Amino acid sequence: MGIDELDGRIIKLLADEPRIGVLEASRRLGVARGTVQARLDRLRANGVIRGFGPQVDPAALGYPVTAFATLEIKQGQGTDVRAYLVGVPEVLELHTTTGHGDMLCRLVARSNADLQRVIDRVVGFDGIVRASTAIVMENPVPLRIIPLVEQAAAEET
Amino acid sequence: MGIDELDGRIIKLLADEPRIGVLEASRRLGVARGTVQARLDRLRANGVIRGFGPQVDPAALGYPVTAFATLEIKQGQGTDVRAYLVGVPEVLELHTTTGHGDMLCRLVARSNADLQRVIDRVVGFDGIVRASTAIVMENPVPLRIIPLVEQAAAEET
DNA sequence: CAATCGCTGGACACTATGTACAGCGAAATA
DNA sequence: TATTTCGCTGTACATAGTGTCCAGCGATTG
Repeated sequence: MGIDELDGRIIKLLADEPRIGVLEASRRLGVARGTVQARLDRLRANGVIRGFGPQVDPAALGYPVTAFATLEIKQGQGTDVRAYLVGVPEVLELHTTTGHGDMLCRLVARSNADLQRVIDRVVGFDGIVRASTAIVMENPVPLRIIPLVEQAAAEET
Repeated sequence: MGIDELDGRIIKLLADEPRIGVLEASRRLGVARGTVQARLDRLRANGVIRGFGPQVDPAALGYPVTAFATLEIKQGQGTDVRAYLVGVPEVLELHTTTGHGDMLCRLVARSNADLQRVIDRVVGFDGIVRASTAIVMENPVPLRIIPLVEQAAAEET
């Protein structure tokens, strides 16, 4: 378990320049191609690397507004709420958290006005007692993982 | 602006099976290779597809605990707080939200005990007045984009 | 000391990529 | 209606990368 320094460099390199292949990566890192290939296979097998899917920007799709909604759920309605929210495309993410039947979900919308529609659709569901929404104004740190990868790689001495 | 139905199918296919190349994708979709290539170039140029970087699972790196912290910031300290939190690897994401100098950040930690250390490190900074943390217990909907892509593609006449 | 493991460097057949170009049909424009 | 533009098709070719295998070697482990 865990990753070493070379694993970290591989991940960082692929994060910076995803288009380069295994061969080019091995050249940049100064190791044999087989090594990079084996490391990548192992990282994928260990679940460290989930995949290389396209990273899609909701804003470019026409959904520039992001919000986080905290939902309070009626006792015993958790399963229903989950199943309902899975069916709402604007719900990008849903977590259950500590607290009194609370959930936290990430929403996107076409505009602030459209956000009202989305929230109504979310909150309109029966099992949801109350919702409080925080609209995102700025995103100083977009979702990132590299600093954590570097820390994990450094600790692996 | 926006994406059409073929764009949507390309994105979905690449999300499902990122390892296939342009040629194989064109075969699966029943279009010419040049078409897929041109579409992908355009999607990247439009910013719809940000890239194809590796998706790393923090849990597999040894950080299985996720939490969301709402931070209340001292007036005028926003910039300092941002700069500080950028330097904390366990801060995966940071947003400023509507409300009284509020920020929302996503944290990970090695354990619940370790989360205390992370929170202390975050909250220990001077510009932060108060913090309330919600620990994630379940993640019924992991970060996803495909349903939104499909909706955007379908709405495109 | 022997065995194991990961890395190296080379080899092979196969496949994909980048790029170009002519043809064609649909949609926009004159 | 005639013309231009645009995106898709199908093809071609040189270059490069991939998947896979293998022998050798040094370091770590038993």
